[in-house]
Amino acid sequence: MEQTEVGSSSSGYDKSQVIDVRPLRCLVPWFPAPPLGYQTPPPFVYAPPFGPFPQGYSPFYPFFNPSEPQRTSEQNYPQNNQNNGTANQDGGSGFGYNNNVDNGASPSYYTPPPAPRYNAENGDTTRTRKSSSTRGDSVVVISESEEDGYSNSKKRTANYLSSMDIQESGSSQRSRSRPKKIKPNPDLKFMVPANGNRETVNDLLFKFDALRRKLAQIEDTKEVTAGIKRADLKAGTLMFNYGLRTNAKKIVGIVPGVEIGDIYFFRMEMCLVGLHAPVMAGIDYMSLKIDQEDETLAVSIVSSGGYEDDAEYGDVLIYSGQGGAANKKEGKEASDQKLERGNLALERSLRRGNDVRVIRGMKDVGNVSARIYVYDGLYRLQESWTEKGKAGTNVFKYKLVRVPGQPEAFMLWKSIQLWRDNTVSRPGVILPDLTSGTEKVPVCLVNDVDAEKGPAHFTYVPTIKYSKPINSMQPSIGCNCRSSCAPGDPNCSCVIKNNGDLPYISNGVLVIRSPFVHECGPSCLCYPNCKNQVSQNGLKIKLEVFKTQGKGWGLRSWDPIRAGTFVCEYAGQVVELSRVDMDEDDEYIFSAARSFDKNFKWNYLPEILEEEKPADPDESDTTGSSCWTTRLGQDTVYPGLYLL
DNA sequence: GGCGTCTCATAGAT
DNA sequence: CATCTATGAGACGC
Repeated sequence: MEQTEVGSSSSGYDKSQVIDVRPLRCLVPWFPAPPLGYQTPPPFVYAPPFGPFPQGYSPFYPFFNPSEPQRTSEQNYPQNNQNNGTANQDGGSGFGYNNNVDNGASPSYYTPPPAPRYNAENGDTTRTRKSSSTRGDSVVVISESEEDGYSNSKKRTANYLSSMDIQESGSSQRSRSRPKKIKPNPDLKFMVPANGNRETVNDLLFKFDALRRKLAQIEDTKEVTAGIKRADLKAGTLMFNYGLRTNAKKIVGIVPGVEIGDIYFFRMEMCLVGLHAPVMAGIDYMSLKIDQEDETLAVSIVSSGGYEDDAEYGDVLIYSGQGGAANKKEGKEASDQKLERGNLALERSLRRGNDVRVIRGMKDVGNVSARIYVYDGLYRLQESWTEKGKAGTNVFKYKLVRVPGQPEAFMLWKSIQLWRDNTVSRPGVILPDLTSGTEKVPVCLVNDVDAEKGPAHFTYVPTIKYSKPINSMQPSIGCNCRSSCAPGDPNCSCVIKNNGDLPYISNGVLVIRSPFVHECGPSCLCYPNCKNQVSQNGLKIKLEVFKTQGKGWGLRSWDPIRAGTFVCEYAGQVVELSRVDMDEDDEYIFSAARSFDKNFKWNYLPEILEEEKPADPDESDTTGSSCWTTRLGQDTVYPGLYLL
């Protein structure tokens, strides 16, 4: 790389470090909750360009403080009221971690951190919890049979029939010819704490998505075009089979390591971390013994938005029961829903008054056909009824009310939607598009903090500007592909430069970090819609420059940004190090030459796929590009920022 | 405890 | 943008 080394600025903060940039998965604290009564808060991702950062804040942009403080779940809740006197008025046993939580009439809310799921010292595998009620003491026993603190998978050899086995045995049944699965390697063991914590959860989600992208890339390489590719399910299955999961034991209430506001992109992710176990079903429930009786209780629901009442407020949810749907394939017509399974569990939870986790699914507005799921915290059932559905059959309806005192999550996303739709005017907008149309997506300039009208002396440049021409790059020749470049094509020079693969999966997400990403460019003969063109298509996500609270100007985004997403070009005016006036405290000068952090985690679990672990690209190249350098087909090189 | 059957709702393709 | 469909963990029953 010939970019000029600028070095650390005189502010003393070493900006040459690129830290472990992780997917933005949580909207707290990047979306600080609005003060009470403030109707149109600025619900944006908060990412100041440099530290120090306030307690509990950690930006996702690669200019940040390595020692980000770890928030704990407890910090999310006011702990001012432990209200030990009140029992549930419905006579319920007060099941859950809140032995004596009041019935919701009081706005105060307290949830202590969950008790340990096992006792490592004495091997006690059964937890007995006493809870009082108006009817006198009752004992809730949750049977826990984990022998140790780790969840190792039970090997499910039966699931690994070859396609031939299925053909031989499955003629009489409703057989689905499933593709051959990858057999787990019995010698491979991963130790994942059975009771999750923040780090475990984040690590699992990180691994899942890395694996998922790798599997999608492999799937893209296969020549067969038929069939639906579900790399998310495949990645999940693999992780399950290797015991890469946590909180496998169902629990009511808070799931250790999962925080309100956490974002999920796939249902499978919620299974892996124990937030919601069923891959498909919207209601998760558990069976247990209360007072010697078998009881079934709902523990979590996923609200997909399809049935939601339009008039709902953020803390009220009308949820439909499951079952009774028509199924053309199996010739089933719509029928009345039955009070069984999830429906029964919700009914029982209404009686018991236990907390139910709610995950709100919604369309990702900036990304058509994609969905996101936001964990919206704990709700309680308030009432239930049946009504006629569209097909004229009976459908159960459940009204859930959000437990007060929890940080905002779903409502913040709702308010972003209002801003997108322009139904709510925004305060503090200085420029609707500071790029003046240079980018395809407007980049707003806002200040909702004070009266400053914008960062002084700045001109927006969409690309990198060198003070001297650089001619170090070898002239490159474009590929001769006729339509779209195909991975594994030995005749495509662009694919060969990328080690035989396309660096992106079909939705334009980067599969794996690499010092160079070689994209097709103007000298290639392939169509402009070739999948190997992403960063040169410019900004896609919604960004804006905003005034921070006391830390100058920063950048934030409205979008839930998936790992591997191209964010923007790392653009600006290149200044030679010798010409930087060290006495001038210009905090907007950053080093263009960066190194990968040695601890940067990139692990798509090659062992699982029985691959050789790829060589670490930064081992020998400590002065490589900071960000992912994109090389276009025609001698154009520029550094791009990807969220990884 | 083991095995087979059934239930669920997507995520991606068309 | 609507419609189609392959898909897997868990519950449940024997």
